[in-house]
Amino acid sequence: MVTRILIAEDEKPIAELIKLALTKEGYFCTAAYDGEEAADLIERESFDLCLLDIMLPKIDGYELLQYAACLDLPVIFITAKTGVEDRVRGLRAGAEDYISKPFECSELTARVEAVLRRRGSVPEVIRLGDITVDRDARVVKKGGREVTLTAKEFDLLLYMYKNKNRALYRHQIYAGVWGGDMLGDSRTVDLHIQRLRKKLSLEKTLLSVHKIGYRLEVYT
Amino acid sequence: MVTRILIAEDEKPIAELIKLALTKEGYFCTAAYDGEEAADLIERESFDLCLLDIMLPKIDGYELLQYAACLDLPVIFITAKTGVEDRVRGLRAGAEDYISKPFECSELTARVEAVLRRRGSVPEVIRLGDITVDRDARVVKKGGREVTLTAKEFDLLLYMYKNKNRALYRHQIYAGVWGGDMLGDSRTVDLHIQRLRKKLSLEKTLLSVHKIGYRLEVYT
DNA sequence: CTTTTTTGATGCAATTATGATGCAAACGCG
DNA sequence: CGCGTTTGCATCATAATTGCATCAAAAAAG
Repeated sequence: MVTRILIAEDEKPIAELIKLALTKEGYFCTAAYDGEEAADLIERESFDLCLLDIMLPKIDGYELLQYAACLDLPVIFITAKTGVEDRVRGLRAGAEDYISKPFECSELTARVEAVLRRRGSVPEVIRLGDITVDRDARVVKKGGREVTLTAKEFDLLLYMYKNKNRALYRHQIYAGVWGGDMLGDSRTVDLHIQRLRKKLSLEKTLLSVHKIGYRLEVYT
Repeated sequence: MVTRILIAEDEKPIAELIKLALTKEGYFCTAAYDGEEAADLIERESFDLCLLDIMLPKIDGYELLQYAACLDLPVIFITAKTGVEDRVRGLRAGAEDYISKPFECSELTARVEAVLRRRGSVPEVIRLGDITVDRDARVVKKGGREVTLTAKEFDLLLYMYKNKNRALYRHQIYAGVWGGDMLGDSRTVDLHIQRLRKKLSLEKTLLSVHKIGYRLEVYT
């Protein structure tokens, strides 16, 4: 599966810039230059996320947002407006997030990832240095050669990836991977982390955060 | 530091459900099963957000809301009532948002995040001169190079930042970071402050206030 | 100016957290 | 059922943290 993103932005250079940045991250992007075009695309294709400029010709962002909401399509607003009012209005209306121009590409991708993470959708094939993780096939390769992970190890890796660059508490990891509450001071999470580290040589990437838990560090 | 959420809900199963969902998202939750308990907790602990059932035993949601408002604690109302009247009354009274039972966990977490974001109590990265603090990753950098802080040091820094430009009493800091009361004239806070100062060269920023405690001075 | 109180600095020891490893129970599969 | 695999527990080894004790320096009080 691929993650498809619709970019509705009337200023072509900005749209191009966004498209470039997100394509680089492995997303499939389509640009629409006015509201009508955007609505049309939303209807015809199935996107995973939508970046909407609030002020669009023909149909404005708020209207499109309502439309997107019906399809359970998450929306991030892009706008020049920085006022708190607009921000609140956007979020109240149901936008998942909000980013104002001008913005850093890193901020944009971070927000996109955050929204997709919240939504539970991550790219199908994940790359992590010389490691490749195919979610569907549940196959992990390191340097081209397959490494067999157990079910729990795989789930754990995926969970850590979904929450990369975040220090996660043990109980959080446990809840996310095993489900339910972790009782007492079980070392289960630690153990599985260790096994993952060993199998994939992640000593420098899957870091322990003392007294907290672990963090998968991915440089972007 | 952690984001703490108080859940005031008399129906235990619902409270548990909410707690589970939010814990999974990385929040630290405390549940109160009646209004009195909730008021007590609000007073003693410092929460970042409060989920209040409108109909609670002993003290009702509206009253608690007023109390929370004094402490600048944002509130999301939870209720079975779906009438427009209640909704309006809740928002009038100053609730940040409103969610009616039954609800999807995803909706709940989305609203929680939206409120925290709106509040600005969740800037992902804090800047302090040449120091960067990434809350999520629990990583602190000074001049681009990472400085490893211990859990307590990190929490302390965040607490001081949250209360920047305010002289804080030792017992206050202790309560905020360690939780619970500081007994006697422990030098624990002093020690940790010193270590923070040293690690981040905060001699001119993290000032001691004689006979009181400490203050983080941030020029903006 | 001296005394007292408060804060800063430092070494150290107790506690606690994490890593490593062996092993046994539970599980899955033919 | 029987086998290999997976999973999590118990244990020991190592590392990090935290708070205390002590002494030095600074600030306030008398």
